[in-house]
Amino acid sequence: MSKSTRKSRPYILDRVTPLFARLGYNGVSMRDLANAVGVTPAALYYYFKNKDELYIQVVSRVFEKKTIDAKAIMASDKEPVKRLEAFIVWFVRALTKDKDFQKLLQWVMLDSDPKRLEKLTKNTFQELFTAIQSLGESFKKQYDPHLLAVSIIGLVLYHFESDAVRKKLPGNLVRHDKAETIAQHITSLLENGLLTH
Amino acid sequence: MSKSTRKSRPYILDRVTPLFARLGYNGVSMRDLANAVGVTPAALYYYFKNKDELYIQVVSRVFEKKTIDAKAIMASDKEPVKRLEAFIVWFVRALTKDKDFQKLLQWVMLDSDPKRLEKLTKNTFQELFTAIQSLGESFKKQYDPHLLAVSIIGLVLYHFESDAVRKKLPGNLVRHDKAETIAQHITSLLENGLLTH
DNA sequence: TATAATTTATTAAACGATCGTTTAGTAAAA
DNA sequence: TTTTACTAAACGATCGTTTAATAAATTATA
Repeated sequence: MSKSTRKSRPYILDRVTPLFARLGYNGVSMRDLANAVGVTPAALYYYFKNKDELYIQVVSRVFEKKTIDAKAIMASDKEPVKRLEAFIVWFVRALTKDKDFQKLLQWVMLDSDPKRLEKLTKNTFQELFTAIQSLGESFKKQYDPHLLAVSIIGLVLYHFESDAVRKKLPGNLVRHDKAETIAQHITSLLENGLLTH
Repeated sequence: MSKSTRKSRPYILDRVTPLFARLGYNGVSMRDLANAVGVTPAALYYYFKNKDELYIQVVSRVFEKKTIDAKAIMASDKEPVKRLEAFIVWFVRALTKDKDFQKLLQWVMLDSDPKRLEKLTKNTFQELFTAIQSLGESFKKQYDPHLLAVSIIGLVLYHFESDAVRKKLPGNLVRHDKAETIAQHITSLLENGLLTH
């Protein structure tokens, strides 16, 4: 094992991300993470203060990268319906392509450490959520913007959160994993509802 | 500590459930669980083969209790719209009243152990999901029943999954935690959509 | 330009704490 | 007297983290 192949901070984060995404904070050890990087546990402490900081940087990094595009979509001057549709397509695609992103989103919402949750929320959700909320205000007044924002996010996200469970359930088909199919379903349901004809 | 206060299996499950719900399988130790019961770790092994079995019984038990009512609603002979509305009200109320139920639902979907996931899915989701799916078929043909079932569940569930995060975000109000408010919002959105007027 | 000094990146080894689980024993109940 | 329901103690493994040493890269000096 030569020492010549120096590891950079982003390199480490790249290697470590899938493990945190699949198994969560408590599901992986510093030794597991070090193994994935090809390095000794002590080396991780040269770059990061502790496991907590490493985890927070992993999540923040993934989310920052992802939400750049989303924020651009939300800031465009198209009409609200088009912006909503573009957002849904982006969100579904992002979740389809990057399973780490999707899983980390899930883990964050279950985080039981208040301090860590505080940091993660501010670093990640804040901006995007606010944008979705104000988009929601463009539609009918009858819908509370906060509840509407949560509904829209949940409607998209749950198709991916339920992934592992859903595959063991009856009625599951290949097309249910295709980004276009999911996006089209959600858009149609959200715009028209169940009872219009 | 007298040995005279015998602990029954359900008593243990009751005491242990909130810990698993809050912290997840990897977040609690057998010692933590034993402490919550008021017993020695070894005593847990008298009742349960290992940590895995204890966890599976906790989850199965909570889900079985909860879904009895739901299955009754789904099996009634009311018209589909009324059945849907009744289901949403039930689901929102169940999640509001029983945080353990809600959290365990979340943990199950992140479970990375294939065998455990297999058991949990069959024990818990199977029946209810099928019922929702066939309810979905009563509505417009344009919606794929599988996707629709996932959408309905996600629409409800995410209002609770996002709870901890949402509370740190702008626009959050007290009424957003009230079961009636949430149920009414979801029902209206699901039935009418965003664009009808 | 060659070499010495310093800084950077890493390892091997160990720290005490805690993990899931087992064993051997025993008080209480049947 | 046998069975049931536990406890106290220990098992080896693994946990997050620290320490001391050192190879490699960089910078300073000659």
